[in-house]
Amino acid sequence: MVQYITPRLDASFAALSDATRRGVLEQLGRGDASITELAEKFHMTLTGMKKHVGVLEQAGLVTTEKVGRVRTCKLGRRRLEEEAAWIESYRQLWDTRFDALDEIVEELKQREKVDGRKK
Amino acid sequence: MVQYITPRLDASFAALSDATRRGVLEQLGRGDASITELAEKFHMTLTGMKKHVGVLEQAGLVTTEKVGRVRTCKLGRRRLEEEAAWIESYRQLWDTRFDALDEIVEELKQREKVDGRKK
DNA sequence: AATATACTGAACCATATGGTTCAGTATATA
DNA sequence: TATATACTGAACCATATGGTTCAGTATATT
Repeated sequence: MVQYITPRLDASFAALSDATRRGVLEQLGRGDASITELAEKFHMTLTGMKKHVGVLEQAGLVTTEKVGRVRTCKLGRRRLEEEAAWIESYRQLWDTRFDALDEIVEELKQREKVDGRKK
Repeated sequence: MVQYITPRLDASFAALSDATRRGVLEQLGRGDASITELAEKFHMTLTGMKKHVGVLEQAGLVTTEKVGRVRTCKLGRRRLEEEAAWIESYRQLWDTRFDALDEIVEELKQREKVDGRKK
């Protein structure tokens, strides 16, 4: 069984729970951007955007580098592997669980049919 | 392009950002459970667990039904499809982005080699 | 040298989160 | 009928979140 690093999943799922931050990730996927550029694109103050970038950086999803007076943001090395894996394993659990339930439902339907005939 | 329902992703990613709640989902994958059972398993007050279950329910990941004095919690109908899809599309973006970068790095390496020879 | 740009940090604000306790209500059990 | 069980809701608490403004600092540009 895969071992998940809990605080990491906490941080990355929390980072992904905000639409602005998901938008920033998508944006950075199309090219690096400065804080100013991101702030404008998402109609927010510089300070506000800096905080969002900070959250993404903490989660390892973004890296930044300051050159001159401009801080450039890029996608980080993390590719959401662990997050994808967690969700995938949950989906398998879900499938198993509901396949099992479906069998029971089928059985109940069968029984109902039989009971119907008896009446 | 797939359309994501933003408040839904917000709610489900937020729900997944807590280790206790992820644990509850895994637990319910192995079988239904009452609030009391979950509270005990996760060393928490009934009230505390009820709140977590409420968050999962809001996100559509869990459903509950009260029979007599016991409220039974089950996995909800949502299978994290949208969440998986968002992450998958992000991973594709990431791959494209970094494959492109790798090419540039390769090119720079080549150029360096040539420059080296020239000296 | 003066001005404009890009960010940074502190402080503030309202609301949310993750937990608790305590005082109920409703339902089983003896 | 009395008691135990299972939950519920309100209130409280500390801390986090998502945003702002305002007052800087550092770097470019003119």
